[in-house]
Amino acid sequence: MSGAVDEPTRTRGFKKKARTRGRLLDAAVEVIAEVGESFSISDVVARAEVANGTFYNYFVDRDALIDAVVLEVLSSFADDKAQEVVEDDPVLRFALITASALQWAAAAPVEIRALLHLDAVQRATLEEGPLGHLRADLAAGVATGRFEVTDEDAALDVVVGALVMAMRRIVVRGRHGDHERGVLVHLLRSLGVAAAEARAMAGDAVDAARTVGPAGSVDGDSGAGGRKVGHNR
Amino acid sequence: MSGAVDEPTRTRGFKKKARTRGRLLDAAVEVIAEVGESFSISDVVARAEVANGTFYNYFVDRDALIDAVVLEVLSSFADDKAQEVVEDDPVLRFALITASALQWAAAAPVEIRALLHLDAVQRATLEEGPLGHLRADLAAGVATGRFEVTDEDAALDVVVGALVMAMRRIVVRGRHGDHERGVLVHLLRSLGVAAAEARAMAGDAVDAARTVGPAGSVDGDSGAGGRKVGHNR
DNA sequence: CCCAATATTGAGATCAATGTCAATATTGGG
DNA sequence: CCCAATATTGACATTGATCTCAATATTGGG
Repeated sequence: MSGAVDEPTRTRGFKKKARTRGRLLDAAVEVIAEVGESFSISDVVARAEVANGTFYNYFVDRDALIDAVVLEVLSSFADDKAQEVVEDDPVLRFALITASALQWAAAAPVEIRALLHLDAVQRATLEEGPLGHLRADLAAGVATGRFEVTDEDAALDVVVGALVMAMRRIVVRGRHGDHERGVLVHLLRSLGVAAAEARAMAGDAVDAARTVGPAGSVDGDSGAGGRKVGHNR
Repeated sequence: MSGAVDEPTRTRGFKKKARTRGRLLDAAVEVIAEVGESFSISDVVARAEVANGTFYNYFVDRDALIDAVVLEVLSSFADDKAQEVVEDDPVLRFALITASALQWAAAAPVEIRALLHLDAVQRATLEEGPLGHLRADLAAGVATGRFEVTDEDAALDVVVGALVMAMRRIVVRGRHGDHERGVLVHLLRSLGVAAAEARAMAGDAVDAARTVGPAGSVDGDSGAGGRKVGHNR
């Protein structure tokens, strides 16, 4: 009733609170990336250097933490990347987003490793989540006749599956030169783009995605609301 | 010293022993398919209707069980399918094996669901295991000029990733009519096969794989040594 | 600086799962 | 049918993880 605007603060120790939550999330991402879904809360609090009980100030239980990790990592991509691709041609959009996703894997391997370990991702959020735009771009490309697709689900399986597998490879072996370009070429061709055009477009998209910068370094942050994955105001 | 031939028997209760091991493996597959990697041994022995201690007559620990499950399920495919595809044209071989893999998912959804939950699969056995033949066929297809591939790893990522994702879809939503054919068309085109040829070959391969029979029913067993996934002498 | 609001701490209660083992039941060769 | 070899049982010791809570430390507005 009384409070004027909706300030980001409200409680007393909100600053420390945010920091601690961030430390827990970061620690969780690292631990999950290392030991997989069978991680223990003890591991996380140890890595975050907080006491056992502190955990429960932030997450009601283990599952809540997992959900938060998934949300945090996925939105770090969705916010930073997919939104800021402003390109009219849906085919080019498709290529750009795909290339961005692959470079995201190279830039944030720990986060990706964590995601790949999490069943929750596979279950829910792959098609609808950050790569959800892909479905729209795919449909748009089909509408303009640039893509040749009969079964949209099948095409999406190929695209998303290939992306996930490629990201896995990028993350476990380090990234191999122009692996991204190779994957992209195959994907474009699977959608009916001619060989020469696919090669050219893949090269362009990978270069363009690289200049946009895959949230590479620690504190880029420009203007908007592009939250880093880490946290940390 | 004395024993003549190497009979399959050796110990007294070998028959019951095999049965019990089979029950445990089957139960494990089902439980893992349902609850994922965080399953408990208690769940498994309960489902298998054996006592707690019996488990440790067959597997030294939880990890040994997981390894056994992966081995059992993967070899049930490798033995039954990939081996018996006797086709000279590598491109057709590729199409046949791919189609078989997709129909395997429709025929053995519980086993596949279990595999998809298991990190061990992702880690080790996808490229080298049952789909390992794919790499050879892919290379052969490139050698004959039928496939057009610059980066073999990239091509494999697309193929294997698409297969995994398609199998997941087949298993979670039921199988959708000719989803297999759609995926296969896209895969062939991603490898440089022309649209018309890809469509024709995909249709043929799916039909052929269907007649070979995806180990569909419970006790088909013809001749060879095609072991069912289940177990059970 | 003071102190109330808030966050952190870590000891421990509770719970569940793993793995062991001596006792018991079953198997099948003679 | 008998009995030694073998498999099964289930109670239990052990371990380790989750979550609680009363006590303590920290924060920042006035």
